[in-house]
Amino acid sequence: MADTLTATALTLKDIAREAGVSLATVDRVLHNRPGVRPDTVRRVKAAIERNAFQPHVAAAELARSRARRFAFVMPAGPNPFMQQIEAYLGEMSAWLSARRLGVEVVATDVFDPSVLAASLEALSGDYDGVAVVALDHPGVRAAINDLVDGGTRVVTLVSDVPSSRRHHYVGIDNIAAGRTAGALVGRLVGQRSGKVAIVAGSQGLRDHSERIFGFSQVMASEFPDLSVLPVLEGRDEDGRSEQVLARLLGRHADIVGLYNVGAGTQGVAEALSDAGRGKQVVFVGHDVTALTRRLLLQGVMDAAISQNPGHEARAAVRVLLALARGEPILREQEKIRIDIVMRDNLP
Amino acid sequence: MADTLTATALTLKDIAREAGVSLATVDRVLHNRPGVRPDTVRRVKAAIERNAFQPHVAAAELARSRARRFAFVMPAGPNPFMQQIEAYLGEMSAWLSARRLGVEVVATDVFDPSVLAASLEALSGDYDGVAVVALDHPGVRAAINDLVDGGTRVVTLVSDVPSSRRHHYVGIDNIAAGRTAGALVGRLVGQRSGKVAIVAGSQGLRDHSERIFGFSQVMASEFPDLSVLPVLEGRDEDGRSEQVLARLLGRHADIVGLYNVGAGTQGVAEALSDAGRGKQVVFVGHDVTALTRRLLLQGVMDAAISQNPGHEARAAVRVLLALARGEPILREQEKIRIDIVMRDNLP
DNA sequence: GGTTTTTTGAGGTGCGCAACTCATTTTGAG
DNA sequence: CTCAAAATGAGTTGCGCACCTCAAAAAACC
Repeated sequence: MADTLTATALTLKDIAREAGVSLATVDRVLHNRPGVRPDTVRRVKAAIERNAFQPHVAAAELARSRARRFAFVMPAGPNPFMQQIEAYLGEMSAWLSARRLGVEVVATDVFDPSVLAASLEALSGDYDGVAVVALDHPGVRAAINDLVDGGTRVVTLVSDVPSSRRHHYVGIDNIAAGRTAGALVGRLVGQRSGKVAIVAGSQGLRDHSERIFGFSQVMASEFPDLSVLPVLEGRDEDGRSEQVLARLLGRHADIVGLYNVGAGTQGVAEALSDAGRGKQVVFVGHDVTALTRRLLLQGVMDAAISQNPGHEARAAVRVLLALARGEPILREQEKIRIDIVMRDNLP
Repeated sequence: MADTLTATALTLKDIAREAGVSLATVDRVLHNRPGVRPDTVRRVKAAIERNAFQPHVAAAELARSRARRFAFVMPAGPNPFMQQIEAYLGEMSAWLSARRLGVEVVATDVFDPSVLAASLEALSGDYDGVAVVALDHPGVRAAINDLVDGGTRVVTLVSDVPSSRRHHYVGIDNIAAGRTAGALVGRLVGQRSGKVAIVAGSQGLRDHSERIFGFSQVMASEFPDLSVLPVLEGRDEDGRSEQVLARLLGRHADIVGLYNVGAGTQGVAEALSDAGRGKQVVFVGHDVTALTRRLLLQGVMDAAISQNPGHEARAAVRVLLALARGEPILREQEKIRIDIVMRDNLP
């Protein structure tokens, strides 16, 4: 009837008795302090295992005294998605201070590898953990590895550097996101055949190129009636995006689908509206912002692929905290999902 | 450049000095203990406000000594979705025991109001918090209110009792879920016109009837070319669902869409396949299970509306804990989203 | 005024652990 | 066997708070 999910509450003293050693030795083992014979280490660890002992986090946290400090290295400039992440960090402030956690946001130019690498190096030693929106570049990779070697916990945020030794990546699988966008465009276009346009910031950005890859993959394999036009580059700017798309719409009357890979959504929407084809073209883009929300409600956009910025902010903090405490990470909880947002499930 | 998000770490002693009172009085105010003049209460609270003071949760937790106990009242029987929730609670066991939290699952017949009410009453006093998959019925409402009056924190899980005084509801907006399903069916059907079938467990279940309501709303207002057939009741059982749907498919050759509101998915899928119409009919259902995952990959199902069971399990625990501690709830974090799951964004 | 009642102060104890010191025992090398 | 090095024991302190007691002061009452 009633099924209990937790172990009984032992303490370190119990473990010491079980292992036949003193508290001091258990403490040495628990914190990897030197001066314990391998055999003794084994005995202590066995006692811990045997009893499924979990140190009381509250007691551990209290005894540490020192507050933990985390740094969030984020792009400077008016990127709405990044601003949302910062806003959600701000909403956590009561939660953070009740746990004596200090979170600082460091703005930098994440698109210049050397600047980003320098910003990371500058953090060395001052923080228990660092979350970084990282550019995948050898210099950045080296900076991340240096931090890790110095004992700092590092998670990459939104954009990953898989080749580094970062402890964790908090963000979505961008290939799958592109595939999802492709499936949506294809399915929503329906029986019609025609052309599909892609507007990206730049194909040099890892996340953008991965999304395009996934998108194209699905289009080729599952929607043979739709042909994908060459990728337009709008540099995530409204003006340029509008301009290049307007030109394309003028040249092709049979465009039935549009995938906007990055930002510049305002410009894309205007080009569509100005051409009077807002309702005929299936338009799928990314992220839920004030703008995309409006476009979805108006029916100009048909779906938005979204990664929940609040979730990303909180997951990054929780992962850094778990790493610092030596706690296991709840992978399922920290995994960022690819949300499909349409008018009726707008959050 | 670097923006700090946390306040400095004051202690209760600092607050006492600021307010010109003793530690004992601050403690009395903080815990609503009697014997403090209203004016003094005001002075203490002002000092707390002024300094944005947050008690150190770790210290508070440690000093309490007593472990907190939560009960999860869940339906007995082989409901896969509920089993997933229980499984995710199990995955949290290390997290829970590191915080000295006891979570117990109480299985009961949630479909019989008097049995459910009795199960709830039986918990009175033994738990700090209760999460319950609740039937919306006067007897259940009274039982919930009794628990609340007795000082137990109560959250409703998956299925709400809005008229009760429960502290929180962890689950989705089922009307919006139905609307989302409707929009998906309508959009995925595309240009075709025809009939749309609905299979539900029972229209007596609040969540099912709300989903049907939302679904019908969208169909009527946005897809006039599609006509909705009367709701079939399959009692969430495979056999019966298959039977009633097979009959309907036989009578109507022009069914282009199908919405399965509850469980019984296996039966629904078989009826479709047996009629040889698995690929022609747009099929939208609920929840990501081993079965729906396979059906999505096979292309039999086109989309699943999902509420993340892991998220629900963790959110319920976190909300109960926050309520018990008197911490604020991170509403954004605990809100359960309506996930649209298609083949390419399967979690 | 005196008396009762209410309010406040002062202090102690312990929660479980981290982090340390210093003495003592054990071990291994020569 | 001797002596230094390594390993271990025993103990202390303090983190910030909850929870308690008892005495003293202040306010309210007759």
